[in-house]
Amino acid sequence: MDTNFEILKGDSFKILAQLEPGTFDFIFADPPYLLSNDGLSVKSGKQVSVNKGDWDKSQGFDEDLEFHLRWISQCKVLLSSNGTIAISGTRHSIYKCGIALEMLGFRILNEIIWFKPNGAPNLTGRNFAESHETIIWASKSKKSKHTFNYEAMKVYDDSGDKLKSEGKQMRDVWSIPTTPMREKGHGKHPTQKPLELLERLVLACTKEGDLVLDPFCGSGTTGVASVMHNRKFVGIEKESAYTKLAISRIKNLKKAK
Amino acid sequence: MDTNFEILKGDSFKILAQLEPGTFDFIFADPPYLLSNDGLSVKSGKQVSVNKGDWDKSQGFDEDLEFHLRWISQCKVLLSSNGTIAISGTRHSIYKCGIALEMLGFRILNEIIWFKPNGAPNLTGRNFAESHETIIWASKSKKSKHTFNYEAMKVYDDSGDKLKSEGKQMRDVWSIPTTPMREKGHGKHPTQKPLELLERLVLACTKEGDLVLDPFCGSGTTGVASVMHNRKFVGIEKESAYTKLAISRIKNLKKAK
DNA sequence: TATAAAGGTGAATCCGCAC
DNA sequence: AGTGCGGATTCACCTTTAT
Repeated sequence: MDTNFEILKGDSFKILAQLEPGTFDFIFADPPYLLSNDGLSVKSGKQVSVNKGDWDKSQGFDEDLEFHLRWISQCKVLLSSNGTIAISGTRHSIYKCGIALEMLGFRILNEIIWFKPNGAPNLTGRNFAESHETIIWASKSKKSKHTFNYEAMKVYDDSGDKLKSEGKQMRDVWSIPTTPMREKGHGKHPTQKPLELLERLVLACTKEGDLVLDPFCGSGTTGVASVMHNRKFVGIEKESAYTKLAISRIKNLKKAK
Repeated sequence: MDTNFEILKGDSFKILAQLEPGTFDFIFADPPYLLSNDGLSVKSGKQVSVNKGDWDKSQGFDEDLEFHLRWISQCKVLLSSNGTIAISGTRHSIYKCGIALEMLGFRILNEIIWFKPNGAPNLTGRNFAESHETIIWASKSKKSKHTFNYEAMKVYDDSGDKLKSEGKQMRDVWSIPTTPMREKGHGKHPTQKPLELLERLVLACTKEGDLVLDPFCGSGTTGVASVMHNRKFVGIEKESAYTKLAISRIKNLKKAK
């Protein structure tokens, strides 16, 4: 890498297959939720079938699981021996990702809950207001010695919502507001994560100089957090509107320094 | 039922098979986590195999999924057409339960996070302190009209931890302290849930007079919450120490009234 | 009698050390 | 190299002592 970041435009599966195995220290991924079978076609090179016998067929279940097994297995190849991966999602996708991690031999280190104290209200009144997302953090294998910056995490204080007090251990439930709309300029990604969330993950799970990958990088928040804290970054994104946005966000950051 | 509750001692699979189909309005279950393959043998009557091809085999994965598919499918038969089920667990079990619900055609209504503000500390300093459990709430089918007591839920106030303010919508992240040791007498269940948690679930998901089932009822907290709020209850538990405890907890409650 | 401060206990996992 | 033991770790809660 010439610079300390690279945004690659194109299909995640194809680009993941071209990257250098064993070189990434940390991967953050917010994969598509694959809701409502929206025309996304997945043709896996690997054979993974789930024989559900006479159980009801849930439309698209096999294809979704196959999709997650495929990109996660590619990520496993790219991770260094002590590397870790963090996958974010909601109930629509996260169980399949969790299962895929188990099937692929990862060791789950934590299930982190991102609680959104300013989450959108529920308009139907038929259930509870959805106010969180889940992040599964896992190491490549049971034997690996993963990075965890324990002391760095103690400085965080979620006192705004009293989830913990400063100076104590960091818990696995984080209260972080969603990025307000007014800060989201034209073209920002619909599922953009707050910068603070990614900063926390990067600071917890990586060392300075480490190489970070985001295979579905969107508007590049993972890259911003990584470069901001002197980690190197590779992002993959197929929409050119987002690759441009990601590049400019990270470049502006570098200029500001 | 002569009284408004019944505790059945024995094997959950066998007893579930004997109960009257379509009669339960709400099921709460905290199934075993099946950790470390501790000799629990599961022989499913249904054929469910997961062909993992050349993926790594995670010891016990198939058996665990089969176990959850089996008891959940039995529960589906027992649910009334508009009934719902709530399944609690940690990352060790909850992904398989979520997958099983999807495979069996349930409609997931919410993923509720029980945040434990007083959760046990992490002693290793190698990851974040685990401070939550997950509860998946699902209806029997996409078409069913489930019960949700929207207004009743607005009275709750998590202000002790500022997760919400009284009078607003109830979110899907609940801050409820674990039951302190001093309130757990001899013989109490190791994974006993706080009464407040079960009360909230029962009040949200059932009407007065409804019939509630807990297939792994332990020390009977689900029964206490149900009877306390004029719901009928059936619990299943194989350990006689816990069946006795559950009966006495619910009887004492009735005496007090 | 209440409230406050101080001290002791327990939980699960990883590490190093001895063999 | 594999096994096995003991120590270290953190926080909430319980008990004891002090004001």
